[in-house]
Amino acid sequence: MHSVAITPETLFQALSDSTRLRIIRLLVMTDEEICLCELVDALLEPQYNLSRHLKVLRQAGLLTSWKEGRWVYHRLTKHPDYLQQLYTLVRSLPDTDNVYRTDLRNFSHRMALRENGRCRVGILSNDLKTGSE
Amino acid sequence: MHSVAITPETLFQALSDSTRLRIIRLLVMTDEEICLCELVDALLEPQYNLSRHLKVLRQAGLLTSWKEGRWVYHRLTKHPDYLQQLYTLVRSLPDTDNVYRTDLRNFSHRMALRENGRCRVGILSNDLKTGSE
DNA sequence: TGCATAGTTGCATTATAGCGCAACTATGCA
DNA sequence: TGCATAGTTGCGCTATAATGCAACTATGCA
Repeated sequence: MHSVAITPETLFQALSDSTRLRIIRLLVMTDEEICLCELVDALLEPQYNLSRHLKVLRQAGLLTSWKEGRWVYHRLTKHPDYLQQLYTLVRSLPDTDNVYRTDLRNFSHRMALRENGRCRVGILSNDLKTGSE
Repeated sequence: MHSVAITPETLFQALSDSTRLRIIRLLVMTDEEICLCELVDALLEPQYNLSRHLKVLRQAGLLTSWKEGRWVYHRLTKHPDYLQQLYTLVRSLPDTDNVYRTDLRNFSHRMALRENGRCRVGILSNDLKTGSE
C-alpha cells in the first residue's frame, strides 16, 4: 500500500517554478487544505494556470487532492518521511520581495468567508476565472 | 559582503536534474572538496557535461569553486543558513536504484589516489575526456 | 619552449515546460 | 431540467534546458 516511486529530481522539478513554490509555501505556512478558487484569490493567478500547477505538484507526490461537491481541496502529503525535511526547508526560505506574505494575507481574507470551515463562495477575482476573455 | 540574491526557484531548478543531484549528494555525503577529473571518474559522465552542470550549481549558489594549478576544486557553500536544511534533505533522500552508492564507491577509489589530500592524476576514464571522439 | 592535459564554452539540435485560449466535464441550485 | 460555476485539459506558440561536438584557454612538466 504505497504509491509509485517518485524520483527526487521530479520533486525538485516541481518546486522549480515560482508559482508552484508559492502554493507549497502557503500550504506549509497555514497547514490548511485549500481549494482552487481560494488559491486563485490568494495568488491572483488564472484559474486554469493554478489548476495545472496543482496537477504537477500532485504528480510529484507533494499534494493530496479530493473533491467535495463542486470544490476540490488540496493539502500537503505527509509521506515519505523526507518530505517533512522539505517542508522545513520551504518554511525557512526567505521572502525577499514579500510575495509569500502577500499571498498569505490574501488567503486569510478568503478564509474568513468559509462556513463551518468549508469553502462556500467561488472565485472573487472575476478576471481570473477560466472563461474570462 | 554578501553575494547576489538567488531565488529559491533557481535553487530547486538546479537540483531538478539527476546528474546535478548526484553531484550534490556526493558532496553532501563526503563533505569533501572535489575536482572535475575526480568527479568524472566517480559519476562516469563526460567531462564537458559535468563541467557545465557544475557551472549551473555554482550559479545557483550551491557550490564554491577555486583553481589549484591545473585542477579546479568544488565544494558546497555554507550560506545562507537554509542551505543546511537543504543538505539534510538531500542526505535523507532514498537511493532507490543504488546510483548514489555506486558514485560513492567509485569516488572512494579515486580518492585513494590523492597525494597529501590533493588530486595528482587526471581522468582515468579515457572515453569521457572532452576530445575523445 | 613545446606538448600533454585539466577545464571551459560556442554552436546546433532536440526535448521539454509554461501559458493563453477555448472547449470540455461535473455539480448544486433555482 | 436548465443554468451558473468550480474545475480540467487539448492545442498551439514560445522560451528554456540538456547534450554532443569541437574549438578554445591555461597550466605544469619534459
